[in-house]
Order: sequence, then structure tokens, then C-alpha cells
Amino acid sequence: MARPTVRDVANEAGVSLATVDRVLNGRAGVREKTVDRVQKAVTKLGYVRDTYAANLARQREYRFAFLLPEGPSQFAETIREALAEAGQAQAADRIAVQVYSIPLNDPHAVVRELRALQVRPLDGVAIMSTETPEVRDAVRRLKAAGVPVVAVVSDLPSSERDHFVGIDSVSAGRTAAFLLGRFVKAAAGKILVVTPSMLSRDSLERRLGFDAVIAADFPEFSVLPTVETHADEERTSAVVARVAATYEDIVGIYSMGAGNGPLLEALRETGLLIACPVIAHELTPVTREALVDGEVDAVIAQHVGHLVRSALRILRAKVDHAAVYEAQERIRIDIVTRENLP
Amino acid sequence: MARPTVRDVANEAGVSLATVDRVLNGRAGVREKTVDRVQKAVTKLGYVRDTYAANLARQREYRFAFLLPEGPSQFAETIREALAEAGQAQAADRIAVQVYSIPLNDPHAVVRELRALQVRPLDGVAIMSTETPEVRDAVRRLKAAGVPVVAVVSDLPSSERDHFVGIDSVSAGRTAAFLLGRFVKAAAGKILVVTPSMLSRDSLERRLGFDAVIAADFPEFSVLPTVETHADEERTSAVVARVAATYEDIVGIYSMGAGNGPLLEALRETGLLIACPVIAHELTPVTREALVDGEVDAVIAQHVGHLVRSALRILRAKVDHAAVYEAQERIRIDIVTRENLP
DNA sequence: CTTTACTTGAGGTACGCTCCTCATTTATTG
DNA sequence: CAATAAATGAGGAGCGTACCTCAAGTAAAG
Repeated sequence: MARPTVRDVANEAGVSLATVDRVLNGRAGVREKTVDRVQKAVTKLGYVRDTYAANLARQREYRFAFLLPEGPSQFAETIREALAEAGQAQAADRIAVQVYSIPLNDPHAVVRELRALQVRPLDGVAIMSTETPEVRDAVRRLKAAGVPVVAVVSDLPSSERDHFVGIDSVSAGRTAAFLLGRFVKAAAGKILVVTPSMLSRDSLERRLGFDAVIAADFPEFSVLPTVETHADEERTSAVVARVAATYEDIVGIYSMGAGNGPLLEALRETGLLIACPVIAHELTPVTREALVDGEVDAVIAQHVGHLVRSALRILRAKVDHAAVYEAQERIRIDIVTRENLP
Repeated sequence: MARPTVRDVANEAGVSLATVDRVLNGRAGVREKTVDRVQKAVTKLGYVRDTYAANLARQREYRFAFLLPEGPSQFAETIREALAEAGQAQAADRIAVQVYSIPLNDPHAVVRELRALQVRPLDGVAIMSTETPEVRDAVRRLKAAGVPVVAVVSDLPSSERDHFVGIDSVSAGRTAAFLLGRFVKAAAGKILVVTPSMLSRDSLERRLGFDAVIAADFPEFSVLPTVETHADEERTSAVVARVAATYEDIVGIYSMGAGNGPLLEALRETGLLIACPVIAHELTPVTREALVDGEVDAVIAQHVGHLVRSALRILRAKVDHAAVYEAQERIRIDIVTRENLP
């Protein structure tokens, strides 16, 4: 009844332990017929390799790199924290994580950083970045070198990343629209949508989902053209002031991206913050405080702890050539309000 | 730089391997002075026991029991599924889970089931149950026998359960109130609250949280006395019909507990379902469908996968006399809408 | 100072697996 | 059919830990 071991498999297949080992680890020099026999024994007995014993024997150390955008992004910061927090568990799982910062606005630096990665021995890479040609090339090179790559938070679909870990941006936008539509008490009016940049795929997709739901379920509201802040404080305050002056019937606000600190400050000045329900993204110190203060009504978030753990699990699975358990790796779209704040 | 092993600790402390082993595993027969020396070496080197190697050597098998309420509860069913789904991972972690059904309405049967538990060798128990005297006694007996017990979903605070795995009911009620208050478009009116039974602690606490938020933030609404369905279909339909006839200004509905199938059916008949926003609990096939159909606007849920995994992790930690990593074990209050349905 | 009880050391075996070597058997080819 | 190549077997060491035994050491009690 106990778990079958390699020994049991060897017996069942009528071969030696060495042969079973060769088959299980894909080593060469075994006739196809024999491979079959062993595999049949494996399935018959329901043998599952004891990964822990295997790793113990193998003295395997998973060396993973996490590439996060440099700079004062609060969200990236919470990911760093989650990574540090997960450190404990990582050590037990023989996972060593190096965190690198990639300077987003300096393509040369990006290339340099990514080149450097290829030199040191590395078993897997997780990247959070917008999809620039440099990043795409780097991912391709890593893949060519046999290093698994997962995209985190923001997908890199046209690179050959192995997996994406994060929420579906279209659904996130739809969720925001649903909540905002339900929260607004006014009978009709305009909805303000703000993002640092519409060049990022995430913003585009969120807007797509947002518009679809507003159009279908809340036709009484019209969504204004997306306001871009370019992650610049002055620009944020200027552009928000202009929009607030132009339209007097703004009834709801959707902040699709980062930079909520300056944005909220600008909104405060215009008085829009008190009048309108606000939906924002990602749970950071700023959005948390805004939730508590009632300035932001709901935050669409992804659990950074899950994000990090999922990325590491997937990288490990890729290294081990094991299957990824998709159901567990799907990141949920968290809705955070003042009352269910974790 | 590599992880320190028992050998390193022995060297550092200037004692033998056997002594280190005695100290680490709390075996008797070591002078206090020596224990200190070893422990100092452990902290100095940052030694962490390799749990996997340890379990391998120990040939440990964690035998856990899950006690779930018998009967056609959809929620308990989803927990069973989550448990089965987790089976894979459990096997790798040397965890064997037995699921038992406890007949809620037959105290004798409960006692019998719980007695039976004590006979078989058992390393830990997770219980989902309301707090009856029988259950309380059983928990006490299990604890006395040295078996860790965690309460799942519904807390058993007056028993000596080691841990509670689930969401905070007061916060859940507050969250429901927040959402409902924001969803209702009417300027004023009454809110209908329904539960199978107000005898359960969960319902009481949810109502508490719900009332607090409505009173504080949405004073334009008044909450009707809780309607009890006693998990009975006919009673549900009768009582809902009566309430609907009595008050014509019901503007929102909060379903605090199980039995959403019959409840929704009854609400459908009264026409309340189309008119009012509805908040319910737990994501089951019924509530999922109701979300998709727009009959229920939001569901307050707890991720059953997390619930199960957390319970197992905690039980394992208790068995190993290891620390529970509280931050990871806090179950989030999920808000599920049509758009972020997992 | 002896007797006794308690502490500690030394060493071995085992867990399930990986990875290595070397010998032996089996199939393939000219 | 011999020479060569390929496939397989047998066995051992090691990963970090647990747990066991037996002997030797040290302290406290009489």
C-alpha cells in the first residue's frame, strides 16, 4: 500500500534499478522496448518520483532571477517585499532568488543587465516589464540558452515566454467597469479614465474590457478618452485640472495604472475625489490609505504573494520538466474594499 | 555558503552529532549547558532543518482527518472537491487525508463518528461544524490525546482548537453591507437579511458586521429582522412570500448562509430578485450561475483551495511543533462578481 | 572513594533517489 | 562467425536527517 519506489518499478518491469533510473531521467542507451516496459510498470504501479528525495540526492539548487522595474514603483516594491517574505520557504525548497532592477527608460542598461544574466549560471527568470524590443530579444536569447522564462504581471506574448503569471487585463477592466457602474449613483454622466501610458498592453486591454462592460451594461455613462499622465506629477495635475474644467458631469473615475499618489492629489484639488466613486489598481500603501479614507472605493488587485509563489513554482516545474498545475496557477482578480482589506 | 547541516552545527558547538540530534529533536538526557551551546550554534550558523530530508529519514506519514457536514451542502461539496484536487500535492508531501461526514442533525451519530476517530492512528483533525456540546467534547478529547485540531470555515472558539482557518465573519458581514449599500440605487428602503439559522455563530457575527456598516455608512436603509429558513424549502418560500408582502420597499437582499438555491427560487417568485441587488455567500454552482445570470450581484467567498491547503499546512506545523506562518494562513475575503468569476 | 546515574561520543543503518563505474549480456554489422 | 557497438545489470557512494546501540566519559550521591 505504501508508495511505490524505483525498486518496485524495477521489479515490476523485470529490469534493473539502473535501467529504471536511465528511463526516468531520460538518459540515453536504453532500447525503446525496455523504455516501454518501464513506463508501463510506472503507470501500473502509479509510481510518482519523490521530488524531495530526488532533489536531496541531486543536490539541486534552483537559481532564479527576478527582473523588476527600477524606480519608485510602489507595486514593484510590494513584489520585492513578497519575494523577501517568501525567502524562508524558498530556502527550504532549495530555491535561491536574485532580484535585479531593470531601468525602464534606458534601453542600453536593460540590454546590459540582461546580457549579464546569461553569464552567471541561472535556472530560470521571471520578468516584469513592458514589451520592448530589447526585452523580447533578451527573452529569446534566454530561451535559446535553455533557460525558462515567465512573464509576471504584464504579459510578453510575442516573446517565447514559457508562461504568464498575472491577471487577465481585459477581465480586470471589465471588473472595474462593473463596480464603477454599480457604485455611481448619478443617473448619467461621464467617466474619467487615467493611466500613465496607453502604450502599455495592460492599459490597452483594461480599457478594452472596461469600455465593453460600460457600453453593454451601463449605457447611461460615457467613457472619456484616456488621460495619460506619463508618470509625471506636474503633467498629472495639469491634465486632471484641464479635464475637470472641461467636463462638469464626471461621475466616476477609473485609474488603470500606477502613479495613484499624484493622481489622487490632483483629483483632491479638483474636488472630483469627493464627488465620484473611484476604482484603482493594485494594493499599495497609497491605495490602501485611500481605501481607508474612503477616497478610493475599490481596488482591483492581484495577490503579490501568490504572484511570486506561482512564478517560482512554474519556473521549478519548467526546470524539472514537470507539468504545470494550471488550475492552481491562475491568479485571481481580487476586489479590495475598505471592509475586506487584508 | 551552502546551507549548514547538522554536522556543521556539531562542529560549531564542539559536540557530537548524536548530541545535536538529541537537542534538535528534544530528546532527554542532555545537560542544559550543552543544549544552550547547540542552540547558540544553530542560531549562529542559521541552521534550518531540511524538512524533506527529515521526513525522508523519519518515514513520516501525516494522517489527517477532515470532518465535513453530511448532506447536500454545495459548499461542503466544493471543499470535498478541493480536497480531492489537492490530493496530488498531498501525496508528495506525505499527507494522507481521510474525509468523514458528520450527520449534523443526529448528535448520537456525531459522537459515534468522533469516537471512532480516536481509535485509528491519527495525526490531526480539521473540523467544519457548528459548535455543539458533542463537538466541543470531542475536540477536547482529541486535544487531550495530543491530536491537533483546527476549525475550518466556522470557528469553535470555546473548544481548545489549535487554530481557526476561515474568514472573519464580522468583516464578511461588513463587506456585504458595504457592497449592498453601494449597489442599491434607491434613495431609501429596507434590506432583507436571510439565513438558514441565527443559532450559528457565523450568522450572528455576519449580521453584527452588516448592521454596523449599514447604520454607520448607509443610514438611509433599515435592516429588517433576520429571516430564518431552517434549511427547509417550503419554509423558505413561505417566509419569503410573507416578508415580500409585508414590506413593499425592500431595496436590497443579503443572504448570509447556505441554501441559496431555494432562496433564489423563492425570491424569483416574489419578483424581488429583479428589483433588488443581492449579496450572497460562498461560490457554489448555484451562486455562480446566479452571478452569471445577474440575479446575484456579488458573492462573498473564501477560496476553498486556500482553506484546505492552509488547514493541512497548519496541522502539519502543529504535528512538527513548528511555528505557523500566520501571514500566509490568513484567508482573504473574496468578492466575486460576474466579471471576476474565477 | 566508590557506586550509581546521568551525559556524551562514535558509529552504523535507513529513507528514496541520483549518478557513477565496470562488467556482462545482447544485438548489429561486415 | 567474429568483431564491434549497444544495452543492461550489479553495485556503491552520497544527499541531510532520524534513530538506534554500545561504550566511555563525567558528575552527584552515599
